[in-house]
Amino acid sequence: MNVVTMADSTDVAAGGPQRERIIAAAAALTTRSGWASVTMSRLADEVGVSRQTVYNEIGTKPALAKAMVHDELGRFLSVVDKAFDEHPDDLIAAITAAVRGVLELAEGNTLLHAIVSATHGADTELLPLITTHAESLLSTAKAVVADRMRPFRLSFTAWEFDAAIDTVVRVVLSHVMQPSGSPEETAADIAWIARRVLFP
Amino acid sequence: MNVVTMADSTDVAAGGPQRERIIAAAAALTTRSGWASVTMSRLADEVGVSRQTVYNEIGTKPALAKAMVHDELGRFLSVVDKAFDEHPDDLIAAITAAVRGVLELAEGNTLLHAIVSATHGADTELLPLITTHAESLLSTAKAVVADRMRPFRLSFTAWEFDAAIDTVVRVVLSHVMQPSGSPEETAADIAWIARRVLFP
DNA sequence: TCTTTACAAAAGCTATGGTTTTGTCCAATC
DNA sequence: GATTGGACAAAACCATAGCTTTTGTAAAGA
Repeated sequence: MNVVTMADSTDVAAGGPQRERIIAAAAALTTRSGWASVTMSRLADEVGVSRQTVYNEIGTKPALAKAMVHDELGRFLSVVDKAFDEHPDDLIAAITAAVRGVLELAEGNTLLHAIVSATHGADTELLPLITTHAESLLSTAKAVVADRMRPFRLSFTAWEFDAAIDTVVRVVLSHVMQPSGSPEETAADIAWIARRVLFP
Repeated sequence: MNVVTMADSTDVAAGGPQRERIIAAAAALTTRSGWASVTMSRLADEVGVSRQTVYNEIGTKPALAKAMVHDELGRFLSVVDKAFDEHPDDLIAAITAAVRGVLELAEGNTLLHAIVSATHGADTELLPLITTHAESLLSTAKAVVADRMRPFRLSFTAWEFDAAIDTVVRVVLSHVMQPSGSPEETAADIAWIARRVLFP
């Protein structure tokens, strides 16, 4: 069991196996026709389940929004996990791969693009969840990165460790929403910073 | 002449002396009753000027939004300038002071809060300008920081220099929108990172 | 230079009524 | 035990129409 599903299992609304399918359908609907057009009925139809089940599994519509974002975040954190799995004894290589993977995923992520490029009305309701009210997103991501970096037994104080992780997570998130170069370039930039910070 | 007004003077829509007062009034109106309630007439009345002058000085309403954000950014960059002026031969001290000043200004900035906490309709039109479509904001800020760091004659390649500045600007912006600690704490965290990166 | 006035097109508001959606409850069912 | 379908009130949304405001541009005047 990887760290992402572990994070899921600690959620209050862990829910049954339907939950994932519902969230996936919500994401598909959102990318196809916008968040405003996602209704609980349409969602239930899409999944082939009753509307009540959607409410049982997910809850309210704001909760659906959170669940969608959290689920998508899980996909990004899986990439991070994989990168760390593939470089178990080279932290900088792991970070480089993780950042590149995350930014590549962001490039092709249709849900992310639907959220970021929404400009009108209710479609923009998702944007704050990944920008101005992203504390849960940040803390989840930071927890995952911290868990993967801890085994490297860096000689840092707790707050130095936290500061480094907070920074890398925020910078990557910033590039996810607003890339300035190719994933490779940005990953190299961030990896250079990381090397300087972690191995001075 | 400081670097902020220099940046203004290079703008296409530099405009006359009225411009500043109009933008200030727009910011006041926005914080008082929301961006949706800002009309060109109300704005003209507030400043005691004709509506046409507003159009001459500013242009369209999206341009007004950009001008407001850019103007507010200028206030933040003034703080950065001041911090660097006050620590002409201690880069880390300058960075610490700059970050702390920027985050303190953010804490008390009513316009920023109005933008960030807007959730309904037209009031949210300003949010993308500082989150998902902030490329001009980012490049302006990066230019200022680069100009102030250059005199320290760090021995970096051009892209190392750019990467460091890109990172610090993005991280600070992230904390402006979504603080996780006090300005002092965050400034200390970022300054620690900066020291590691700049003086390994 | 700034203001006034004028103008068309677009967007917004008011009010109405009808429809959809939300969120919850519960009995029935597989 | 989970899922369903029906029922329900409250809220949100939609369409229509007419009216008002706002936008953005233009030209003439102080």
